[in-house]
Amino acid sequence: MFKVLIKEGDARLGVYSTPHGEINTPVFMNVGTQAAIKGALSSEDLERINCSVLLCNTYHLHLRPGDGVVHTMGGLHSFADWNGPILTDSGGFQVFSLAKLRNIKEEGVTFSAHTDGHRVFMGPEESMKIQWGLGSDIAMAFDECIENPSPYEYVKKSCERTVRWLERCKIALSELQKREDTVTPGQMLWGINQGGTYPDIRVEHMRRIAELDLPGYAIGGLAVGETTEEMYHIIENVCPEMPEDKPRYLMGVGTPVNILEAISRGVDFFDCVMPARNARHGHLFTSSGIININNAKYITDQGPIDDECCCPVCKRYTRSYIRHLLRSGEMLGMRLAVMHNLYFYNNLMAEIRGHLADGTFTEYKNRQVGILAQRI
RNA sequence: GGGAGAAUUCCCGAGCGGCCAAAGGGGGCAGACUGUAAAUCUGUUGUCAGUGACUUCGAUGGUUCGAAUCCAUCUUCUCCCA
Repeated sequence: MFKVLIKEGDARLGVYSTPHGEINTPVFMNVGTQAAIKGALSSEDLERINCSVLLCNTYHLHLRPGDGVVHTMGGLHSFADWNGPILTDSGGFQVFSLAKLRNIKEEGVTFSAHTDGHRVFMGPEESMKIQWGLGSDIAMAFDECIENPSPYEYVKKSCERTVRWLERCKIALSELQKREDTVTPGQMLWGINQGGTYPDIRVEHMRRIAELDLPGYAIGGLAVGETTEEMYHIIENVCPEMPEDKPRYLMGVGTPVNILEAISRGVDFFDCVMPARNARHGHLFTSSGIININNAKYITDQGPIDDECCCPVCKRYTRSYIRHLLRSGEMLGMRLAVMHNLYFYNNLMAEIRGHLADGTFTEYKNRQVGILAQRI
């Protein structure tokens, strides 16, 4: 159930109900691929950094520990002791990122597992079975994330297949939900729009999958090789075709500025590995721009990462200390850096919601895009 | 006291007559990262000048067209025997 509360231009303030609570949108989902956020963050930490939705991955959890194990343990919420909403990605992106190890057919995809090289077959039914076993609140459709740029004809064919896969996903999940050992009753399936950088394919594909009347829709296949302008252009073309009363999720995006721009074009949900991965590499987001804490200029910097940040890290530790930890390979360095960056993202979303509520989002966005991308 | 060996660019460590400003690693300096095969990857690391030039391989002297590489002496260090 999704409710748009306020609109400012195309930007939306909303609330989405899931079996594990409501999600205030726009929202950033924190990526914990293997049912854990890299950087040694615990469930308690997630609460401290105001994480509202956790994202886990079908493919990775299927390989380890196995979705059967997670199902036996009562599903992801119980397994990882996280009682908020969880979205599972379908494994479609892994089809793309493990490109060298794959073979795509109508039935599904054969992978060579990155862990030990054994053959894995995954199609719509397999992906649904796994996500059902994991018991996420939102299951993503099994799709093919196409590299940009890709030839027009290939994209077109792939999108036609993605529609057929989506129909199969819908049937498979509704069958699974009838089982008595269902861990998360009310688990929802979201469809994913594809179409590369071709607006006509994108629009046509979006119209086709909208007919399936799913509880949510995502735009996939962006930030995978095209320019930022192309990405915005596609979002502008697709959003008007997405059901007004359903949540819209831009998969895998992005920088704070990307997120602001996408929200102003009508997107509600986001996820991205960037805040966590970049944090591990010393690239930190602040209210006045981006810093690389590894730089020599922070050796004896006594200030917090961000003067205006209220996160548990900024309240307590200096740039000097965090830089030292990171350079020394101390796990604590990564942990603190990741906590800060994710808090920054979650807090950015809260601020955005606040401005949407006040009707000052556009003004806020125009001011922030100039600041957040700069390096300081 | 006698004998053996070693000294290389920030560190460790290759090189043993020209293709050596000198492998490789570490460290340093910087960059990348967008549904996480990512605690990863890339560039750079003698000086000056955009080709090239100049100063380097413990010190000094020598052999040679040419030396980090060969010889002599010295200095320091390590090891073995007393």
